[in-house]
Amino acid sequence: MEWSEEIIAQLKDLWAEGLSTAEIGRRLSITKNAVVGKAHRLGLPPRPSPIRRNGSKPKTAADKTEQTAATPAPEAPTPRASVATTSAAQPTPAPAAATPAPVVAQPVAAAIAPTTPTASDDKTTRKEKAAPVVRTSAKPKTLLRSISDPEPKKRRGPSCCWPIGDPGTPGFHFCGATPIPGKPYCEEHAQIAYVRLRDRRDSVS
DNA sequence: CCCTGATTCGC
DNA sequence: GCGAATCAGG
Repeated sequence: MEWSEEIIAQLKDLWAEGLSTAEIGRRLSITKNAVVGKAHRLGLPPRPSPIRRNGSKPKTAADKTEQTAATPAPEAPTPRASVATTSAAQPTPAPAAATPAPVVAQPVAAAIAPTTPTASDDKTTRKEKAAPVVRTSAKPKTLLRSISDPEPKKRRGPSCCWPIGDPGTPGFHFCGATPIPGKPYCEEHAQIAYVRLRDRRDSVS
C-alpha cells in the first residue's frame, strides 16, 4: 500500500470526521485494519473504542509482559485543565460547519472527494457488483421536510454538498449540482456517499 | 450474530 | 512501515 500524502490526508480528514475505521477503509478501498494501523502510526487521536486492552495477553504473554511491579511512580500532579483540548475535541475542519446539510450524519462525513470519481468505481468493483441501489442510511423523515420549493424566486434550493478539493484550501467548494430529492448530494455523488450498509467484513478467506 | 476499534506480530 | 489476524466490548 502506498501511503501518499494525499491518501494520508484523506485518512486524517475522515478520521477527524469521526467515521468508523471500517467506513474509512471502505472509502479508501483498503481494509479497516490498514486504517487503524496507519492511524496509530500517524499518532492520530484515538476515538472512543468499545474496548480497552490491558492486563490480559493470551498470546505469548509468558514471554514479554510482566514488569508490573517496580513502578517508579511516574505519576505527576498533571495540572490538567489548563491546556484544554488535549484529546479529540473538535478536529472537525471548517467545511463541516459550513456544510448546509441538515441532519444527515454519516453522509456528510463524506468530506474529501475522492479526487477522482473513478474511485467509486473501484470500490464497487472491489468486493461486489453492487447495484447502483442506494442503501440510504439517512432518516427519510428528517430529510423529507418540504421538497417543494417554498420560494421559487430566490432559487436557493438544495445543492449537492459534496466537497470538492481540500477543505481549508482556497479552491475548496461544494459540488453545487442539483441533489437527489431527499438527499444532500447529486446523483453522481450520492452513489459515492452512500455505500452498502451491509457487506462489511474484511475480505478474508 | 452484528458492529466497533486496538493490539500484536510476521512480513 | 505495513496490515492480516486476533482480541475484545456493545
